[in-house]
Amino acid sequence: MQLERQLRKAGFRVTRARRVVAAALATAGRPLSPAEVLAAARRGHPGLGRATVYRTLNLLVRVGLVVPRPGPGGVRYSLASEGMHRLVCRNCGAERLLADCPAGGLAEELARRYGFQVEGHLLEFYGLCPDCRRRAKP
Amino acid sequence: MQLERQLRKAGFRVTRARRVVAAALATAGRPLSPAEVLAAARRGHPGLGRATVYRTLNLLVRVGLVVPRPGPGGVRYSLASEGMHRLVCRNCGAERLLADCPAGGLAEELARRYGFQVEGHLLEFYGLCPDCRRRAKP
DNA sequence: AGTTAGTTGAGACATTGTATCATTTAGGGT
DNA sequence: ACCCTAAATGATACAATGTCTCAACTAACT
Repeated sequence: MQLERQLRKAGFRVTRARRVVAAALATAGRPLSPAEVLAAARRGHPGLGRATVYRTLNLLVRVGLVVPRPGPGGVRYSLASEGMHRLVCRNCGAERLLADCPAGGLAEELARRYGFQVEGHLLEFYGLCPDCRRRAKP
Repeated sequence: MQLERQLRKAGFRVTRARRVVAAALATAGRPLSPAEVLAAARRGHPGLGRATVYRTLNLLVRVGLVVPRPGPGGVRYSLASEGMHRLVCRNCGAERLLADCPAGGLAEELARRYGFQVEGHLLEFYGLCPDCRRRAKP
């Protein structure tokens, strides 16, 4: 399992809380706010604490498994493996996933140039969705 | 001025608070947290209120002038015109700006395909900076 | 199974963001 | 230049969000 490897490699333990938080993000299939993660994760672990969710989300970000994303109404988290290419409406926050991306091949180039170990990327286009566009017309 | 046009076009007023907040972001040259914006903006407008900063940042995002960016320690805001291509370390949050980008030409394609009016984009590569990379070695 | 350091949950606390409302102000009309 | 009005502001109270501490628990090594 991805989660287990990533945690172990970085010297962290694989705990129930961490498994259940990762699972919540995986099954949701969309970015979740910390509060939503807590609610979802409690279905598989009723006693889960709020502080632990925050701690775990931060940890999963550091470990590279999860990516934080801003939006109207606060930050949301999603698995780093899904939906890294999207259109997002700056007005209403609507999102639309893109199939794929023209930036894939740059990883080695960047590693060479900056000594950065690139593991993933996020490509977002900002603008207005069809609805907001129409509404903003006049 | 960019600010004035963008606000007027969307039917909002151009006020002292808005000017001073935008100026704070412009002169900072790096993403600022709301608290930092407040502090910076108060230099040019001592009586500025906290609530107004939040209101203004959200407004400038909706209007497309400012972009929110998550990171260790909360969301930060920067002008949409600067630094939209970067390397960011998932561990310590260090950033490195990139000169330019391979995704520029996609705007029309996306407009055609999805009816989206693309105004800008964000391309971020995630991974480990040289320092964190070394430290994570063992 | 025993040991121990990493992790957790509860709750207090601090910080950050929002709603309300009286007062001020931008900016169009006259 | 001066009104007029709706939009915007600042203060305050409030709600939500995130952090810290610490005793209890547990993953994982032996």
